[in-house]
Amino acid sequence: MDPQEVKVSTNFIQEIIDRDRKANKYGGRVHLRFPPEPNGYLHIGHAKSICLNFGLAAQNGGLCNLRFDDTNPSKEEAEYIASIIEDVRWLGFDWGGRLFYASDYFEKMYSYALRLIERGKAYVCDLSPEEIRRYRGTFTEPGKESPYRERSVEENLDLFQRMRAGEFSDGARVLRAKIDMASPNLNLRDPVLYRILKASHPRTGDKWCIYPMYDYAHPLEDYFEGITHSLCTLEFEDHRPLYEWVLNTLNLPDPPQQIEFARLNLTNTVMSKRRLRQLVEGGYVEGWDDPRMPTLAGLRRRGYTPQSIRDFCDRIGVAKSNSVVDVRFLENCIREDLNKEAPRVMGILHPLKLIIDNYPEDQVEELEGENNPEDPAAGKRKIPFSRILYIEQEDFCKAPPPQYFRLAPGREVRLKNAYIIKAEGVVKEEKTGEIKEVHCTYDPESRSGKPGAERKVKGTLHWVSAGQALKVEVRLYDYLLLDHKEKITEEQSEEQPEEQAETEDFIKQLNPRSREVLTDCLVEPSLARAPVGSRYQFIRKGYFCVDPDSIPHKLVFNQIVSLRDTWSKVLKTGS
RNA sequence: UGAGGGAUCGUCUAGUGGUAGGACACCAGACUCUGGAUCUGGGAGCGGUGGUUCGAGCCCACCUCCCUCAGCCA
Repeated sequence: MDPQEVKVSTNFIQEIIDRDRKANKYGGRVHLRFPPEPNGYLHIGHAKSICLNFGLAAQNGGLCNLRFDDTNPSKEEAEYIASIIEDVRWLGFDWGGRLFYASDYFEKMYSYALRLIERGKAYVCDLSPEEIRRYRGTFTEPGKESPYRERSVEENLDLFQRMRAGEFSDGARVLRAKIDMASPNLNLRDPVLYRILKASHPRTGDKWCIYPMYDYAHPLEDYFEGITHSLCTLEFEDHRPLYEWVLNTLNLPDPPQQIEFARLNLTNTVMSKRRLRQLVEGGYVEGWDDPRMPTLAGLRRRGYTPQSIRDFCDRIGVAKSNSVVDVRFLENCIREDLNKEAPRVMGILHPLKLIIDNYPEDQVEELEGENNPEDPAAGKRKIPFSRILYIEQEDFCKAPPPQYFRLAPGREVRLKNAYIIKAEGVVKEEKTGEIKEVHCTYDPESRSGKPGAERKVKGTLHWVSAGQALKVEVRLYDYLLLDHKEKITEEQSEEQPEEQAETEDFIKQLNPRSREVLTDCLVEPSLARAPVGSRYQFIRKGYFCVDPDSIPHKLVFNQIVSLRDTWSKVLKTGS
């Protein structure tokens, strides 16, 4: 058995499911759903919900539907539907043909609304939006009943049918639940159930001009699909009484139950649709699939694997307390995955010419390198070696600091999979004093794999052969935000409108160096036909993924994540 | 200050009256032809005050702090 399949996560929702199954509630069925609104791109926060819902279904022998909550045509667009479907599938989940749309239930929802009216539990209200707000009262004062609250069933039926027929303009009337204007829970102060919206719906076109509100539609959607456990985020906690009111008032058997959990927050990034949109529309990133974005499209392009994201969602757990997960946790997940899977190659980000003075001028040797030391089955590959190589600029230092194991004048170092070399001298740019090339000698007896080549040297460098290397572009990424949620509360002066202050603060915190494009990088020739989306470890540097911007003779790599870098820590603590 | 939630290492999360555990991060060491990986070790936590109990992170009381809600958004 695959040990990964055996892993079962425990959390408070699983406990509820356990109790329900034991009590044979819902006849022992477990049926969940992931209900996105098609009004934007999915991000890693959605991934948490997707993994939770599909994961719980799977580990309880249940089902999970994919359902588009398309009850608001003024905000939703068909193009999002395709991207959401793609993203959920990419993450690795299967809804087994149970792809549904709230809009498919409009007719049924309408007839249930009629039933509510007949039972005296809903009425048509002619108050304007502004008036409704005023009548609602405040946290501390009860609301006032609408003057239209006591209309007869007949009149309500007639008016509601005419609302549907399009006789009234947007906002002229709404259908409201008749609950309790004095309820301490504002959601129960006669909430709006239907509004008039003369907008064309992506799926139903102009068939409808009244659309159900979330609070009315959602419990019914769940009920229609036989959902047992309806998971949503914390901010809907106050809505649960209304969710239950709809189901109970309609007297529906085996009503699904709503369970709330804390949404995902990640350090060093933003997650709200509003801010994500600001990034895109403000030109701070290249688009929704910019590799810096926490969208699934962005993470995919960046090179994150679906399994690493699933693993992450699994390991962060689920609870009811608000939390902010350190983005390094996510990075750990992708490193762990790629360490096992990614083939190793050599690539130079900042080239420095290295000339081996005692190596034959026109000779090119074929050396061999392991594709993945973590996986011997990955085999080996040929790597050309010659007199002129490139190494990383930071791997040579004229006046090395303490603890520096790399190349320095008079010092020896191993070239990975090749020879031990010794630095003999440098050639400098006359004017700037910048080091143009390093000259060295090699020890012919030290070739990797050769008997007697086991001589130890402190450092090992990666390199490419000048004549065979491929010139590529590499895009390095850093966090979108420098810090997370500092100041947001502290710096708001009372004068400043809250919204504006927060926006400015968030833009102020943007990392000006979140992206660095290197156009003169060199990689070993084995990468010549690397397909878009393929991932590699550039030895000693990090994991990289071939970007779709690549063209035949110019590969473009995205840095997925760097390798853990102990040396940079040594440097930092030293200075 | 109405209602509904929440508080356990730096972070996330277990613990459901009986030795507070794991993961990430961090620190130290071993190993290494990747300063990667791996291995070993370490520091680090129950918001507060009382109470019940032989025994409390868990039960009770009071307090503190944090989050959500006044859309015809979801």
